[in-house]
Amino acid sequence: MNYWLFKTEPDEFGIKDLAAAPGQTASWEGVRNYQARNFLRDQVRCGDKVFIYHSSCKQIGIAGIARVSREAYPDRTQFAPDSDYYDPKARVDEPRWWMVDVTFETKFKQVLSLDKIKSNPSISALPLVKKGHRLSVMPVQENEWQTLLTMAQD
DNA sequence: GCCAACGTTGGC
DNA sequence: GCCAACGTTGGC
Repeated sequence: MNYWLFKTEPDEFGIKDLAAAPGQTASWEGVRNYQARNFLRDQVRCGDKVFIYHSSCKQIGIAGIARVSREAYPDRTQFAPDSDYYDPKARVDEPRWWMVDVTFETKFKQVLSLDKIKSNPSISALPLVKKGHRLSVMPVQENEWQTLLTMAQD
């Protein structure tokens, strides 16, 4: 099993929205970065655990946990002209963008803030805390996961 | 809303 | 294939 961190803007779709979704499950659509896409398509597997990270908002940080409940399938929004994520170059027989389904597991009592995450030297390798990071889907090492989980539960 | 950092695009 | 211009991300 692998661990991941997915970024989202809670004004658009946050941990609360996931918890309130039908079956507490939602498709993780709209990833439009090739490196993130490759992770989603090639390495994210059913049962993997995912930190849900809130960006561009009041409380920046990890808000909770989800698990992957369906592996990569074509992101439907790339074919939808009225979607913000529409990609005119994508072809149905050769999808460019992929998504997975995630299912809610846990919402932390309080968001584990980016400040706290940055202040812990044992997770300095996480792409999230690197300068200019822009990856919206990134792997988390098992020891990093455990450390972050412990911090979130304090 | 600013702006630094980064990814993508497209002319050459 | 280089690289300048442009658009986007995301913390502040």
